[in-house]
Amino acid sequence: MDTGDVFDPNCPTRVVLDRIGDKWSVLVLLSLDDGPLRFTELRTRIGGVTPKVLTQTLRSMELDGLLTREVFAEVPPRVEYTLTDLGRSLHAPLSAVAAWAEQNVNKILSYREKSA
Amino acid sequence: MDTGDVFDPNCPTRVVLDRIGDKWSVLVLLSLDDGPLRFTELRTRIGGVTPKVLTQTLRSMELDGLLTREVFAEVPPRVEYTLTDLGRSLHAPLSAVAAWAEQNVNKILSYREKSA
DNA sequence: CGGGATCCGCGACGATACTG
DNA sequence: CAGTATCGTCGCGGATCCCG
Repeated sequence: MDTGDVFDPNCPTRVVLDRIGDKWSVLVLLSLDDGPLRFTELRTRIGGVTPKVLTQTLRSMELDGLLTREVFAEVPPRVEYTLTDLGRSLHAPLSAVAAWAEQNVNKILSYREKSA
Repeated sequence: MDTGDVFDPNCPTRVVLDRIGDKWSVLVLLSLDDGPLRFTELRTRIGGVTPKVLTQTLRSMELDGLLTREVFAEVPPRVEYTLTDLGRSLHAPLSAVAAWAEQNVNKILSYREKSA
């Protein structure tokens, strides 16, 4: 057995939850599933993210092997971000969560208001 | 259609991602899927969480209608936490992510070490 | 047993300005 | 276009102690 156990605090499985906990990683991954995107395209598609934070997110995802960064030596410069196989394999579980979110957010909000 | 859009920064769908981003919510939800648990049982099952943070997590999940808190007027006191239907419905997508995490964490870690 | 109260560090995140 | 640099804050989460 070479899998992790999310309930073991010493198990690095937690790092995955940390990634998902990352505010923007999920949105980046969902965005890139349709195909490679450039930096600004990502910025536009994902509302409310600053360049610095988007860069940080992309860099760490690159280090984790979830996506690749390809620079084209052109003028003006062009950089494309592409999901790896690993990144793509994460899309299915994440989109399930996203779908749940879109369907159930109203319930959650109504619960919150009830207790207000 | 009355669903949200995760890519809209003004859409409250983001609150769901924030919940999932919460370090402990996911683990609490996965733990409770087997049935109700008491406070200390949760603490034990989820390693590394302090009482304060666990309380905070449980309270906010209660406000969101994901679980219920039931106090038994006994000595010693007993408090049970139970998932609501809404909470249970979130289990399926989350366990998919957890399964992915357990299977792929090694790949991620090896990627990280390569770039070290 | 199941918390509440308090203090606090630290890192994520943001705003703004600038550059190859 | 695709970032980097700098600065600031903000609140999550941890540590510790205490209580009904």
